[in-house]
Amino acid sequence: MARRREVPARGRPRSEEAHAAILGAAIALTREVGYDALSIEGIADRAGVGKATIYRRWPSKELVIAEAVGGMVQRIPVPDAGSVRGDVAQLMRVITGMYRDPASGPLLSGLVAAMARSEVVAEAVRSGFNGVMRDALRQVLRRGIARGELQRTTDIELALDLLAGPLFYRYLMLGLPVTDRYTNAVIDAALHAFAPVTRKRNAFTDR
Amino acid sequence: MARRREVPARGRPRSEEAHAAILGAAIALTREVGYDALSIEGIADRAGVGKATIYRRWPSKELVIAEAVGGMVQRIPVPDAGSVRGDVAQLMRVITGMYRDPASGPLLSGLVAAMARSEVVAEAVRSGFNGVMRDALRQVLRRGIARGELQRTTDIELALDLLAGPLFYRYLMLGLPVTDRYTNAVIDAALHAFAPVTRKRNAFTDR
Amino acid sequence: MARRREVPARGRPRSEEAHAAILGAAIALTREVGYDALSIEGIADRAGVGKATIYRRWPSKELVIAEAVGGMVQRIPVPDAGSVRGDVAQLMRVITGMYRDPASGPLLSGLVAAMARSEVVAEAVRSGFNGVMRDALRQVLRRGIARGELQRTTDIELALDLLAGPLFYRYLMLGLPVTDRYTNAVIDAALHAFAPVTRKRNAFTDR
Amino acid sequence: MARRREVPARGRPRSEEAHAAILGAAIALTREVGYDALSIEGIADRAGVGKATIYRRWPSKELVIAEAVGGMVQRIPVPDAGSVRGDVAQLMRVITGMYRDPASGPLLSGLVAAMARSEVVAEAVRSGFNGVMRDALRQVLRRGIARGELQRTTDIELALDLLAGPLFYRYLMLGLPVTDRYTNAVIDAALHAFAPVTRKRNAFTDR
DNA sequence: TCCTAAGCGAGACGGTACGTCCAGTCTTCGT
DNA sequence: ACGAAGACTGGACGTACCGTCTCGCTTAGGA
Repeated sequence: MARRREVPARGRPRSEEAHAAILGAAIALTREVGYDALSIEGIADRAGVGKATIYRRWPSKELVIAEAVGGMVQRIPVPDAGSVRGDVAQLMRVITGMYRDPASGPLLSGLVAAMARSEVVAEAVRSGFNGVMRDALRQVLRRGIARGELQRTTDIELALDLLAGPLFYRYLMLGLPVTDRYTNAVIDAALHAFAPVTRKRNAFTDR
Repeated sequence: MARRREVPARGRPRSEEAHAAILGAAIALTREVGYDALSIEGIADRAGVGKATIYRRWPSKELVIAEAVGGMVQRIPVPDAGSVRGDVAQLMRVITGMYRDPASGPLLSGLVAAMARSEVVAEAVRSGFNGVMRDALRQVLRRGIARGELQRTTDIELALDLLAGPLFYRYLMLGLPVTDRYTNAVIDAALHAFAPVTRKRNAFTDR
Repeated sequence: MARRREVPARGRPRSEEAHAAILGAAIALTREVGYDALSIEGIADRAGVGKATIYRRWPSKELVIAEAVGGMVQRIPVPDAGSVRGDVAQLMRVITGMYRDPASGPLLSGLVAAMARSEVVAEAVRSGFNGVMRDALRQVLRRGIARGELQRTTDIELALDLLAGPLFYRYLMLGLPVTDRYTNAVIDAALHAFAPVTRKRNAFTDR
Repeated sequence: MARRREVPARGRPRSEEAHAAILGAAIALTREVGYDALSIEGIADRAGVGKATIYRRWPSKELVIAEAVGGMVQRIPVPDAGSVRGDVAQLMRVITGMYRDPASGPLLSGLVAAMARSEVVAEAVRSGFNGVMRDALRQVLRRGIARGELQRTTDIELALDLLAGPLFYRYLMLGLPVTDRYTNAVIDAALHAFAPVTRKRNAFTDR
């Protein structure tokens, strides 16, 4: 709070307007021409801003987008309706929505490429939407374990990967739509994998 | 069916040497400078080839890489050692190796971005390594169902996604290494999800 | 004359058709796109001929054009109507016509550039249209001297330059049309310069 | 009239250094490799300048050269030593020098070709060296007429062509050196053509 | 009637330069 | 001191031709 104005603040302060205009232009252009045809030059022109003004704030195009997209992540209220299945499904619907939204889905492939290039971008994305969702799902799974709906030995991180991985893979590699029906099938399979042993103890010994 | 030579083939034929040199240079440069610093100009120089010779064969940098990487895909002998678990594990070790190989793993993020841009690239990649592995795994799973090791109602495509998705997601999104231990955990969870349940006690006699 | 057929001439003879097609295409393309946008590739395409067929015959684009244009030079009958003025005027009208003809005038600037680059081209052009006209004018001037219409000391080569130079300069440097009226004025001035001294002996002593 | 700074001039101003370096490199390279082997790429490299910096200033290679050469044109002091012959000779020596100078003569053929292609280049060249010389000669001739050294009816433009044309033609078409001796012969002939004739015996009193 | 040699259209080859675009930096003036 | 404007060097883009080099195919004369 005391950060600003500790120093008497000389010169013209940074324009909030410019900041917002840049993020807006970045989002708009990404939608229009795609992540790869996006250029700092283009964003600057569209935002009515000098290129240097962008470079002053972000070291790379990827971080501009990372912030622009990050601004879209709302706080996710962690559901607690009594059953893992229901709570997980509620959170997964948010993820499904992200894949379906033309404003966020198509950004994903570019972000993945940017993450591979830059650890800074990678961290931004990992702790952004991805981290928020994982945190929420983690809590829900933990409650499930506590309630006995999942095995006590459940590897939670693995479970998160089994929930999130197939959607991510289907979208980016297979190029197929991520529907609610598909997401539900993934949830069923993933939770089944960690369901308490007793219920199907003899699955193998039966052989 | 006589695919080649339907047309009499006029003019000087394309050089096999140049073709190979280009793919080789592409692989080498990708290892050295990374996918993003890769340029057609650089590949041409390294291969000792004119730029036009590259453009004559491939419409985009991505397709050059797609073919170069695709050339690495060997025919996968579909294992048949009597158990789903063993056969799946054998195939998954190949995938794990791909993520670990510095010649192929780091290409992935770029290819994903390229796929999003170009349907041609997308198809090339999908039917390349990815398709080959899915085909092999599909056969193995089918045999597992036939043997009663998996439920008769198993959604094979979903199972494939549960096997492949977590690795893909872990590598690209989480930026974590894909170890054999992790892969085995994924295999166990995924197969467990589709293992015959106790309620259907007599998995074989029920048939 | 014995030049050809000293060696028995083996293999397929060169095609007269191709030869003519090339020259024709060269002329046509020069008219359409201009001398500078002219390319061997373009000529070959237009003539329906392989590039090598052109290179087999001419070492450079300039020589193709030189031959194509040279083929347009007819034998000039040297006029002899009794007066230098009349005979010179008749020949100069041919030159004027060359500047006016859209098939030859616009070639000139390109040929001038080509001459500067290649002595072979230079010789071809100098001994072509230019040489033919100079030869004819030379004879006419010589007869004029013999008849006493021009000074006995007349430097004929200089006189030829005074006749040809202004037109060449006006066309290429000033970019102005070379009209008959202009040509006549040049003829008058040039011949006046070499008219017998007696008629104006006192021009300076009169002062 | 205040040509510059009508508009407040925003952004970084163009570098005078770069400008000069480009023109210098153009001249140097022309001398070294010739007009035809000259390339924008080469000039940029030599000048230590980006290609765009050249394209920002000139639309074509020819105009670069035109300006570089034009920069060599000094103001010509119009001589006034009392006689047309002397004044004309003094100016013509400058022209002769231009043809002889290895830095300007060999450029001529390329400029002529460039003029034919581009009216912009044509105007630049015409109003450059050529225009300056013609203006000076025009004044000298006018004074000669006023003094009675030339006929009152002299067509000055024609006279200029008779002076300049033969040298231009001899250099470009005949490929012969333009010597002082030759130039003097041209001057004599051209002035002789417009010298007052004996028939108008009293050139002055007749006025 | 074959054989040898050269010419043919076609088009790929290694190169060079084109003119454009953008990256990331720098320099000016105005706020 | 910041902002916009825009010039700066640098380098890759994809295209067009250069002049050369295979291809498979005529088209001739001589064996």
